[in-house]
Amino acid sequence: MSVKSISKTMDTLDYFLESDSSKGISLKEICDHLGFKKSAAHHMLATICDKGYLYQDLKSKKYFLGSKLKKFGEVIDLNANSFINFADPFLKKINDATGEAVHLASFEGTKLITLSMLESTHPVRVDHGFLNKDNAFHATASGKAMLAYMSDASQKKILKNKLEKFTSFTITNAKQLSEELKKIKKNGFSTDDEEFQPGVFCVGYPIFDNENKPFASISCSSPKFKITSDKRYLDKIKNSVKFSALEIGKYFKKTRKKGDKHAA
Amino acid sequence: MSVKSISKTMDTLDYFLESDSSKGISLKEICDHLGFKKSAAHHMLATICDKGYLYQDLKSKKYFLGSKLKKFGEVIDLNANSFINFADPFLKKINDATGEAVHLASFEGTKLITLSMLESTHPVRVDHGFLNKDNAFHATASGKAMLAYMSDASQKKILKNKLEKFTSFTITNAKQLSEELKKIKKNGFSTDDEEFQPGVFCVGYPIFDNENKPFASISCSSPKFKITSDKRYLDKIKNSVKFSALEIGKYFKKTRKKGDKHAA
DNA sequence: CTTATAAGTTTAATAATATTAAACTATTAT
DNA sequence: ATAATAGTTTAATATTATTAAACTTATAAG
Repeated sequence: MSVKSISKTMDTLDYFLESDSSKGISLKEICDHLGFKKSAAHHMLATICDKGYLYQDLKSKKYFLGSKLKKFGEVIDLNANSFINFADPFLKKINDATGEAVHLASFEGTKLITLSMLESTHPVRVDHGFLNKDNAFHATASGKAMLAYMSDASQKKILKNKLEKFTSFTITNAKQLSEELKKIKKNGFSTDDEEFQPGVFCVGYPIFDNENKPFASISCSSPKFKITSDKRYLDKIKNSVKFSALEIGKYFKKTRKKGDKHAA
Repeated sequence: MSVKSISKTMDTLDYFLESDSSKGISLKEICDHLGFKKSAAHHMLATICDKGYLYQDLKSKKYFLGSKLKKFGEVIDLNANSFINFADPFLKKINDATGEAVHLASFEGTKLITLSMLESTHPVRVDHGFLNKDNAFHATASGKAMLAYMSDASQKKILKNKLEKFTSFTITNAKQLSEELKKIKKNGFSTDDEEFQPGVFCVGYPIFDNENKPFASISCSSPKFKITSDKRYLDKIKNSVKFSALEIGKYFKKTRKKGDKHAA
C-alpha cells in the first residue's frame, strides 16, 4: 500500500522537525530513534543529501536541514498565509474574551489540520496542540463543524475508515454520527463533549468559502467543569466563536471571485 | 549508490516547487513531466500524502503541497535568516554602486548554494540565478573564494569528483586549480573569467566566521566586455565587494561567541 | 441519455531494488 | 598506542517497488 523507503525518508525529515536539529543530527542518532540499520540509513541519507533536502557537514559528519526545504515555506506562504493572517485578529478576539485555547482548522484531503492556534491564558489549560491527522474529524468540534456541511461524497471519503475511539464519549457509530451532523446543521455550531480528550469541551463553527463550501473552522476548547458549573459560560463562548467565524468568512467575499480556486 | 524511490519522490516535490502548484497538479502531469508510470507514481504519491508532505483534493484529485512543508521553512529561518538579513543591505550597496548582479553564497556539505541574490539593473544583464550545485566550486568566483581558505581535507572532499568543464576557460586541471587557489589567498579575492558562463566575469570575496573559517562569500557578476573596455571598472567592483565582505564578516564578531556552531 | 474517452485506482506477478551483515576506514577517547 | 565508536562501502539476498492489465470513476461527445 505504501512505499517503505519513502515512508522512512519522511519519518527522518519529521525527526529533524521535532528535535532541535540546529546543531546537526548524527547517523547513529537517526538509527537509534527510528530503528534503522545504519547501512540502510546511510544509503537513504546519501540520496536525500544528493537532492539537497538535507546536507552533511564535512567535518562533524552530522546532518542538517537543507536550504531547499526553505523554499517550500515561501511557496506555501503565498497560498495560505493571507487567509491565516486575515483570521488571526478574530482568533485573538475569542482568546481575549474567554481566555481559552482557540484553534483555526482546515483539511488537506482527508486530514484534519491546524492552521493556527492560541493557547489558553488560564492556569488550568487545555491544549491539543497542532493537529495533522487522519481520522479525527468525527471526534473534534473543528472536524464536525466542517464535516456537517460537506457533500455526502466528501463525508464518505473522510469517514471511510473505522471511527477511532479516543475517549468513552467518542462517537464511533456511523448512524449516531450522522444524527449528530444533522443536529449541527440545525444548530449552526458543533460541540465536542469530551469526545477527543477527557475533561475537554469544545465549541466549533464552520467557515465557508466563496462557493459556500466549508473551507475551515474555528474551535474554542475549555475545561468541561467550567461549562457544567456555569451555564452562561457556554453561551459566552458560543457567541464569541460565532462572531469570529462569520467575520473570517468575509475573507472570501472580499478577496476572491466566485470560481477562484484556493488552497489551504 | 542512491535509493531510486527516494530520488523520484524528491524530483516530484521539486516539480511542485518549479511549476505553479497553487491550483494543484494531476497524476498525469507528474507522470508526463517526470517520465513515471502512473501506477508507480500513484503508489508514491499515496505514501507522500500519507505523511502529509502533499495532499490530494477530494474532488479534483489534484495534488497540493502539504502544510507540513511550511514548518521546515520556519525552523530553517531561525538558523540562517538572521545572517541573510544582516548581509542584505551590504549586498544592496554593491548593487547600488555597480548595478551588477550580486550573489551571497555558502555551502551545504559539498554543494555550493546561493543564499540570496540581487539582479543586475543594467539593460545588458548577467544572471546565473539561484545555484544549488555540486561540482561548481572550481568554476565560480563565489566557490573559489571559499575553497581557497578551506582546510586541505575540506578542499579534497569538495573536489573529489572530476572538475566539470562549463566553458573553454573552466579550470579542469587539479594542479592548475591549486595554483589558482594560492593566488587567491595572496590577492584576497577570487575571479571567474568566463569560467562558468561565457562572457561573464565575476569577482568574489570570502566571508569568515568566528573561527576564521570561510563560511560564505559574495560575488559580483558583470559582462566581460565592460571589464576589458574600462580598466577602472574592475577596481570599482573589487573595492565595493571587498568593503561589503568585510562588513558582513562582522556579523560573527557581533552575534556569536567563539565555539558557537552556526548553520547555513 | 447513452456511449466513448480519459484519468485515476487497484491488483498480483515479476523484475528490480533496498536491505543486510560483514568488512573496512576514519575518527575520537583512553 | 590501542581500543572503541561512528561512518562508509560492498556484494548477496530477501524484500519491495514496478509493471501491465483490469477496474472504477468522471467527464465529454454523440
